[in-house]
Amino acid sequence: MKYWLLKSEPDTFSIDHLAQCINQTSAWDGVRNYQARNFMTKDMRIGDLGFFYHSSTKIPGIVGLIKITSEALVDNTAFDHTSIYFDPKSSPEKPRWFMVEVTLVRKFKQIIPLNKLREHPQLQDMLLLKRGNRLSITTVTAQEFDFILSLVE
DNA sequence: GCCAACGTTGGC
DNA sequence: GCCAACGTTGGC
Repeated sequence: MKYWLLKSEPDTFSIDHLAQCINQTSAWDGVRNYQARNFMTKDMRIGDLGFFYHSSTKIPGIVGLIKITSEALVDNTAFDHTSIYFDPKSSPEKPRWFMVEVTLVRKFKQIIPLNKLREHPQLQDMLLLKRGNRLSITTVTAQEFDFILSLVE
């Protein structure tokens, strides 16, 4: 079992949006980065757990826990001319982009802000905290995962 | 809104 | 295959 951190801009898709979805489950679509895609197609497994992270907002941070509940699926938003995720280089015959489905496990009572995460030496090597990190999906070690959960009330 | 850091594109 | 130019991310 692997652990993940998935970023989303809450104005676009927040943990509250996920909570309102049927079965609290949604496709994690719109990923347009090869490294993040490869994580989904090669390394993610059904049952893996991940943190839901809010980025590009007043207080960025981890807001809850989600579970991967599908294998990698073709991201059909790439074929949709009206979608902001449209990519003419992806086609149903030769899809370039994929997604997984995620299910809400729990929303934390309080956000764990990015600046709080940075205070813990236990997390000093966390990929999220590395300078210049922009990847929307990153791996989290078991140690980091357990430690972060221990911060949750 | 600024800007550092990084990814992608395309000319050569 | 190199690399400059450009676009995007995302914290501040």
